[in-house]
Formats: sequence, C-alpha cells, structure tokens
Amino acid sequence: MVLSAIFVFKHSAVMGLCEVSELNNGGDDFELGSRLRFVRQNAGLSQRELAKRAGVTNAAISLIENNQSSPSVSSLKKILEVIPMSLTDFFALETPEESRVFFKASELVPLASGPVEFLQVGDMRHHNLQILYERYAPGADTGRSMLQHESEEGGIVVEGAIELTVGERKQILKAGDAYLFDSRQPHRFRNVGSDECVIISACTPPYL
Amino acid sequence: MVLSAIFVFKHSAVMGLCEVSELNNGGDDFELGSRLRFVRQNAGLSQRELAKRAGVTNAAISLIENNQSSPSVSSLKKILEVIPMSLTDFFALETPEESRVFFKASELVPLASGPVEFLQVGDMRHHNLQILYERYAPGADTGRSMLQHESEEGGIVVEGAIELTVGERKQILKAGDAYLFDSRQPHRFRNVGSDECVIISACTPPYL
DNA sequence: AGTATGCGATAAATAAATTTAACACACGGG
DNA sequence: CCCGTGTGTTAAATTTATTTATCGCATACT
Repeated sequence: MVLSAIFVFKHSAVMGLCEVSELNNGGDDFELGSRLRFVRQNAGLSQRELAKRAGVTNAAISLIENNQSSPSVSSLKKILEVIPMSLTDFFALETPEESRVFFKASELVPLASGPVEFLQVGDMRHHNLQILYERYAPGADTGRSMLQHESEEGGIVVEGAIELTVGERKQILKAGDAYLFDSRQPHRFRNVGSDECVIISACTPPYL
Repeated sequence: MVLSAIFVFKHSAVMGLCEVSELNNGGDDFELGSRLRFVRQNAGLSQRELAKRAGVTNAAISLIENNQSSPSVSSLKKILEVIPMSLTDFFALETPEESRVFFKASELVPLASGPVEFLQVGDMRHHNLQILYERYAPGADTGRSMLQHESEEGGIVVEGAIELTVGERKQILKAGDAYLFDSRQPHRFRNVGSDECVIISACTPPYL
C-alpha cells in the first residue's frame, strides 16, 4: 500500500523570508497527518464520521491531519481501529520517495560537507528539480576550476554574502539578492566576507 | 525481533473483586510501555539517559513504560530515534502469543456466543491454562448431554447464580461461590435464576 | 557508618492534545 | 431565495501528556 494523496500548501511556501509557523510538537510527524487523511479518504469516511466511530472529535482529526497536533498513540489507535488498520500497518505505509512532499531539516541529504556544505532536498532519482541549502564558511570556495554542467540554476542569498562568478561576469550578492543562469557557463561561488553565507538554490536537471 | 521481557504485576492481579485502576488513556496501549522498556533495556540505556538523549524527561519515560500515559507520536518518535528504531519497526515488533501477558476485554477470544457466551484469554496453542469469562443468560444451559473432557477445571461466580452438576452432585452457586473438579466427570452448567450469571473459570489442559 | 551517585517512581506545575462550540463554505431541495 | 445538511476548520475550555522537583531505594566508595 502506498501513499498517493494530493497535498496542498496551506500557507505560501515561496516567501523565503516570512515567519514560518513552527509546529508545537517537537518531533517530526510531517507525514502522519497526510497519512491519516489518506487512509481516511481511502476508507470513504468524513472527518466527523471517523471521529464519531473512533470516539474522538472531528476537531481532533482535523488538527491531526493538518499536523497541528501529534496524536497520542492511544488516540491514533482508536482512530485506526475503525478504518480498520493496525498501528503496525499504518507506520509501515511506505511513502515512496517520488511522493514525498515534506522534509525536515534533519532529513536533508548532505552532498558536500566542510567549508562548503550542500544539503539536498529529496532524492534526485525521482525528481528533475534539485533544491539545495548551501552554507559557505568564510573563505569557502567551490574551486578555481570552474563548475560546468548541463543545467539551469538559480538561488537567493539568505545570510551573509557570496561572490559569484559566471562566465566573465562577477558580482557580490548579499542577503536577499539572487541569481539565475545557465549552468553550462563556467561558474564559481566564493565567500569573500568574514561571516558564513547561506544560500537556497535550485538546479534543473540536478547536478551530480 | 521479538519481545521477551520479564513482566511484573504491579498490583496483585489475583484479587478478583478489587477496584482495578483504569488507565486514563481511552485506548489500549497495554503493550506500548513494555515494548518501550524492552527496547530501552535492550539498548542498555537507563530511563534518565534515554530521556536526556531524546530531549524528554525521565519522568515521561517512566510514565510511558508503566502505561500511565500514552505518548504522542512525536514524543515516541523522538525517543525511538536514540535507540535507534523507527516507528515502523517499533510497531512491527511482534509480540508472540506465547509472551503476551495483558489482554484487553475486547481482545478476549469468543469461543461461544448466544445464551451461553465464552470468552477466552489468549491463544491456547501456546498455553496449557485456559481462562474463560463465561456469561449465561437466564435459562442458558450447557446442554443435557453432559460435558466431559480430559482436564481439570475450576472457577468463581462473579455475578448472578448458576446450577452446576458434576457427576451425581448438583448445587446452585451464587456470586462469590466457587467450584473445582476433574473434567472427566460429566458436568453441566445451567442458569436457573432470572438474572444473567457471570463466571470466571479456568481449565487445564484447555478444552477445545 | 556516612555520603555520593545512579536508578525508577511520583506530586504538583506546565505545556500540549483533545473537546466543546462555533464559523465558513458548498450542495440540494422546498 | 432561504433553509437544512453536509463538509473542513478554528478559538476557547478542558483534559491529558510532559516537565520540574522530589522521594525512596539500591550500590559503591571513603
């Protein structure tokens, strides 16, 4: 059995600098809500009906499905019993990589670490778009042997400043500044400042 | 992987008529606590150490292990991450029938239903002792063709009254009364009162 | 002995999950 | 059109999980 629900972003996920409402549950149940919604809809039940049969309230279901609360195991069990589905099966529900939508910071895949650190969102075997969280320590450099690959890439500087060279052009980008270019042009990132630089970037098709 | 912890009864489980402290969590996490204790001890961690590493408190671990609180999924996840063990694996941990110790009322196995209802504790493929919860509607009868099997059985009347015939002897037992006999003697239970009768009984080796 | 440390358990305080009660929206009939 | 019923969401109240702080009990070391 496999998850294949349609996910909707409740708040705009594009506003890079806006406040992100952190979940109050310390852990990462980013999937749990979607899973529950999926199995519920798969069972053809409304939140209210499921709630009534499970002996909980529809509000609880709603909050759980939207990851606004992390159910206690006993509640979850009560709920799943009416599906019916065991906790075992519920947690064993595979979320295939190609349908993953949410990723916790801790789940980002490290592609490079050291003075230059690249953290990738998701598994590129299933995607054509590569999203990276890049951290450059002061002095860090992608190397004088310029990068070149068959992609298009862009990004926005989140913190600090970076010197970007693309072909013949060179510029220092500060927090808020952005870039976008054809990766076949030789390019190079270099943190010439004294503070760490953080960039969120994208690349398609994925590099490496 | 399989559970094989040693279980200890906190309160005497023998006092048939004493108040049983119901868990405050509506569900049935009767296993969860033992499972967590098992995996924790298996990892060679104390409650305090596990708690510290998981970012929760030792008190929480203690309460969870004693089934005095049902953790939220996010808490449980944080805890399992230090073992390390996935939620999937945690819930997939099989509790083999032969090591099951606790059974919720809803888990008792119905052997007979109708005017005479037998609910069995556990799976007799793994046990030599059969515990039954028996309910006799008014007038209910195990039948004039007397029962006979190679066992020893006994029980205590919990509610109502029952007429028990064993061999040539016949008697009416009321709430609190008990019986114990060799099942090779032909026997028969009959509710001759106007109220339902409830009996808790045991049989070894199991009958059917 | 005395004292220190580690263990698990528990009472009271706090944070979070859950309920209660309401809102907003969509759909179908009178 | 208005009303009734269905949906999912959300604020405030309540219940429950979790923390903070403490206890009692071991074991080990002066």
